[in-house]
Amino acid sequence: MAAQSQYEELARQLSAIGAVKREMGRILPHDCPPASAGVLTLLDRHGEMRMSQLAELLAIDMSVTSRHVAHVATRGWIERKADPADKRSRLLRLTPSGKELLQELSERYTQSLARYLDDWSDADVGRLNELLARLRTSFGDCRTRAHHDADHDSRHDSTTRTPAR
Amino acid sequence: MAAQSQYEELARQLSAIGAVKREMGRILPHDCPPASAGVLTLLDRHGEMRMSQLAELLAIDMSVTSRHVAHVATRGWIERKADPADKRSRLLRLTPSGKELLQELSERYTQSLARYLDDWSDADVGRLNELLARLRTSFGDCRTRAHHDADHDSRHDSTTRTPAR
DNA sequence: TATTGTTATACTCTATAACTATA
DNA sequence: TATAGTTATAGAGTATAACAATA
Repeated sequence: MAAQSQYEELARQLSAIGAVKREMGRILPHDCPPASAGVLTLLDRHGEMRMSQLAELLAIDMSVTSRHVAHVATRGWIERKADPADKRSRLLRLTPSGKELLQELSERYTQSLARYLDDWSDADVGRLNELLARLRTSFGDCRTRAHHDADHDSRHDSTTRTPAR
Repeated sequence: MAAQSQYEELARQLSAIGAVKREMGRILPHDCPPASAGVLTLLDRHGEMRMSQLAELLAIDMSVTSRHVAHVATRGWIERKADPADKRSRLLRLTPSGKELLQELSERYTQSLARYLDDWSDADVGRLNELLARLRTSFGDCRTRAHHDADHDSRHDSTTRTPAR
């Protein structure tokens, strides 16, 4: 357990870190917004997967995921093929063109960060990465829990009232 | 200098940390979006200030700052009075009502974080806070620099061409 | 002429709800 | 009846540009 002032400070830091995210986003190509880069990175790290798995990894709603995926698919960076085991499902996979783009993005990120963080040691960056990963883990299942809470209302369907049409 | 893989990982962590920010935002009252909380927190920490100073601290454009400030002013959480030294300027200050709200926000943040981070030591949270603060500092003057770059065009004004209207 | 702040417009990201198609 | 994914709509956040008032 940490002191209250530490928690307040963390809330402030989290609220302010958006500026860094925005600055990093500015180095991306014009037709590749940050959300697209996130989709490509996850598909590269975890390999072929379904929409629902990707939404889980992105920690955003599947409706939003669907639009991001459509964006990168339109540009030929990923492939969507039907899942033979479940025709409702679509399997997502990076294309060679998508891998090329990722290579380009990696170079841009690295160049930009190397400039901003030139006085950071490898260990410092590593510690920050570890703590951020741990922070995400600590918040990890909050989305899942929220969904279960919202499901309470499904009991309404068991009544005999006329559907709203 | 850190290794390239560390930079790629940091880019990934920053892109994913938004989920934590969103989760924290959900605990706020309905008429107090995260941006409003940010405004109030900074006015509490730094005291009375002008719009332009607040925009600098928020690291967002003054046009955006103006809208956030209007939101909290409408609700009586801050006061805007004319600057006697410069009538273009407006001085911003927390009201007692705003301080009350901040107290409420602090309790909500603390309660929520204490639950999510119950296995974090005080030292862990402190280290994360330090590294995030340092990260923001390392990116610190990027906005300022960008503005100066954009100012190149002001040289046009020294020519004798007819104004665009 | 330059600066402070406001407003109008557009774009990105997200959530909720309604919908289609499969299971 | 439930689940996978899509689309429509709404809301929050930000940036750029045009504008008003003052310096």
